[in-house]
Amino acid sequence: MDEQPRMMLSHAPGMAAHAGLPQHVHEGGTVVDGDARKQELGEILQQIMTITDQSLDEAQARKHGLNCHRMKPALFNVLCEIKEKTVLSIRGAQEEEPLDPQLMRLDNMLLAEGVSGPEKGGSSVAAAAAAAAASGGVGADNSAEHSDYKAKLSQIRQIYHTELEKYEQACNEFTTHVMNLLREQSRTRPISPKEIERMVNIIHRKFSSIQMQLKQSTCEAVMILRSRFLDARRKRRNFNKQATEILNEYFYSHLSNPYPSEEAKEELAKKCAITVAQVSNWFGNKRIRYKKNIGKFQEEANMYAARTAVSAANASSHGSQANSPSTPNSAGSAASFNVSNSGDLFMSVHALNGDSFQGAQVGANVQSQVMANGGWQDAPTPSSVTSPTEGPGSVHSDTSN
DNA sequence: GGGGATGATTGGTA
DNA sequence: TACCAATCATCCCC
Repeated sequence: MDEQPRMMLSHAPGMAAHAGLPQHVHEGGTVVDGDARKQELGEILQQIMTITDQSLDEAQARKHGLNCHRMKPALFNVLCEIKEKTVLSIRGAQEEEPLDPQLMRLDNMLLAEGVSGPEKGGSSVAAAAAAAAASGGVGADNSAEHSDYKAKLSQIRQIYHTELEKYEQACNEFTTHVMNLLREQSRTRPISPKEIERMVNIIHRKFSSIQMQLKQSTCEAVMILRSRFLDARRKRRNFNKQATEILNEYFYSHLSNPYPSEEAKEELAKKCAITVAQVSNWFGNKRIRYKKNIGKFQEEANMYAARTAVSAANASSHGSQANSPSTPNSAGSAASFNVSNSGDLFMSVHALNGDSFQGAQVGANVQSQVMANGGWQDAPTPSSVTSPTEGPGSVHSDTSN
């Protein structure tokens, strides 16, 4: 232990070249003087080494003694030099770090959600509106939901900024405190400005990791909020009556082949103010549920068949001007699908031409038609179904009288 | 609140 | 990739 300070001194690079200490050694002239000085330096280093073992008062007194020592500036400069050459050169290379991609993602997301950056009308709110509209929801209570969403988002934004401000303040305070401490310590131990700067960077990194946690939890909160407000499944809305009528009308007027083409789906979607995917869902559900329980849908089928028939009759009685395709719509319905060449119309015409219109009779036809089609088993792919004339329904078309 | 209705989702199939 | 079948989650009427 006693040897350590001496070893440090003797091995210290640049010691001999230093302006302060070597002069003392050389000026001394004799070996005895040199030994005495070495011993003196050893004692000083020894005191420095053991200063932490002493009580605060003792240490303060010793510190004062060391500060006033005539060898102190020379020793201090040498230690600075050694430290500069060894420690900082090793660590210097590790300081530059690339931007954290995770942090960048979080920042982008917070910006996109309108949590960070300038406050805006809310693209998310617009997205919520679009999603709600797409899910077939009527606009009546959408505005209430949006304002609720907006309020909650603004709450998250407020909390985020408050916490961020707190973190920044704490970071600045802590940095200032550490810098002051290091500046004060730099009077008694070698601390270069570069080292202080490095320490500040370390503190900033630590605080930015806390900030990242804040950003992460804010993102999570926004995600939860979004899913709660925008999850179509949670916020399922029944289609409005008119939309259901339009869809049913198409379904029953194309009962032999209820597979609307992409164009028909788009048209239906437009008319019903829903998405094409919702139209597909609806037809998928309808086909399955109809097939599973035809009896249950009999009445409905009859009703729509009758409507179609009435529309067809009206169209023909108004003079089949230029043999224009009829539009078998229900009165008041917005649907205007061209089914004049649809084989499904057979049942309507059949019903009309019969002496007495019997719903059950039409229903029976509907059922037999589906059954004849093997429950749509042989239905062509939807994309190829543009005209159901070739469908099984057309087989019955000449049986109308 | 219960239960049927209904829109959406998911996994499998051709 | 569209469709089917089963299932889920919600709506809505009683």
